[in-house]
Amino acid sequence: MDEQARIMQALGGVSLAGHSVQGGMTLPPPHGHEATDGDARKQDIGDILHQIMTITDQSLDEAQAKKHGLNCHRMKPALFSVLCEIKEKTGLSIRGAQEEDPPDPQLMRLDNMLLAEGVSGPEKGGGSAAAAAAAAASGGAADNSIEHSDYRAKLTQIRQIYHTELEKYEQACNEFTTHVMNLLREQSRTRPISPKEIERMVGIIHRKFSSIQMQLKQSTCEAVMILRSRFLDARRKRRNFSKQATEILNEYFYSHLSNPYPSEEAKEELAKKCSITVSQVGEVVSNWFGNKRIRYKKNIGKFQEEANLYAAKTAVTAAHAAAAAVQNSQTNSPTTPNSGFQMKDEEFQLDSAESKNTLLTNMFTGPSGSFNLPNSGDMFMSMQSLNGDSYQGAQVGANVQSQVDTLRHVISQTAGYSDGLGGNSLYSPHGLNANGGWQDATTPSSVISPTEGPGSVHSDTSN
DNA sequence: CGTTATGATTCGGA
DNA sequence: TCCGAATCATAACG
Repeated sequence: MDEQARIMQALGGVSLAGHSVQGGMTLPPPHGHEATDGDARKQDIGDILHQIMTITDQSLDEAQAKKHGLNCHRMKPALFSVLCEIKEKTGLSIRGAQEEDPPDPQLMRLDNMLLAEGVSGPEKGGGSAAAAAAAAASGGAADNSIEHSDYRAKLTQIRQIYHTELEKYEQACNEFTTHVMNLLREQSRTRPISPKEIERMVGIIHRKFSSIQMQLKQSTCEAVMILRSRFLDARRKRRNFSKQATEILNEYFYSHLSNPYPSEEAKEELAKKCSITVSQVGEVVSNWFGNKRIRYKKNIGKFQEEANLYAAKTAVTAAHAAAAAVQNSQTNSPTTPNSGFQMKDEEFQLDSAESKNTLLTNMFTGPSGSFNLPNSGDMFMSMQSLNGDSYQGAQVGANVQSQVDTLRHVISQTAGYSDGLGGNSLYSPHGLNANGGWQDATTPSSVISPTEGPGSVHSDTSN
């Protein structure tokens, strides 16, 4: 027993006296009675006591040094890893199963919808630029296109907001995650933090942020739905076509009166000409032709004037084209019924005798063969077999037949020219056969039923 | 405000 | 699936 031990024993002895009036803690009396053992215990306790008693006297530096010592202890990593393991086990058992996140169906729905609406996913058609271009191109000719581009522009706006917000959230999320990870790594030196724990923390952060993102997606979806419903409402509402569009459609209708069923391509062409840019342009054109056909058929008298107008217009166009094509045409048949021919419609009045002659020459005697008419689609004339009396028997194709319709309109309207159908100077409905169907392209035009006409009109406004 | 014109929708048939 | 027919809905008009 060395000197130190003796001192300690002395110290212990003092304390153990129990009745000492000195301050300090009193310890319960030890059970052991053997002298040697009891002495050792007393020594330990005394040591601890000493430390405790003096801890407040230690300087900060000293404490730091001790902490550092502890941190540098060679067993520290092992200890921490064990502690981490324990934490992991207890932590997992506490948190339970709800940790696992299956793909949220709601989120999936939102994602799908955003994708379908073109908000998320690849940029379609150049976004605002395209919308602006569409708006500029339409030039106010068609309300439909304006509405459409308006819709597009608004959708683009929503899309942009959505993307910037999403980006912002993602950035914030990343920043926050790295910050927290750094913090945890820092702390992992002084307290046991397993990589898994960090991972979990990151997961929690991501979940929090994704819930915010979900809110963003939800409100974006709502905005799109509102926009969409408004747009659809607007589309459902009746918007009259522009005058120009109606004119183009009418022109086509009356110049194809014998077969007013535009092909898919023709519909597209017409839609383009009419500046109809909404989706399903074909449907719009089809609607127009459907309505036109039924209404024309129901009340031909009502459309007579219109028919004449467009017929004359088309004929003049055709005649001009024809005149251009056969500038040096000759053959002025004496049988040509051109005396007193006068275009009544001021708009398309032919002001010179020469043009009149040219027109009639081309109409009834014509150059042999056919010529293509520019700007008239599939329209061409092939009327070498025609004359004023016997055109009915001519076996001509649909295009030619339609041209015949057109010309007959002009003739009957403008010159009171009798075409041999009982002296009826008024335009009779062509293209319709006695059964009310449209004349087939391959069948020659038949005599119109006398019961069908302006007198036997049905009203479309029966409702 | 009633009527008309007209684009859209619905429905049955081929 | 397209068409005709009926009907609806609403813009335009007087």
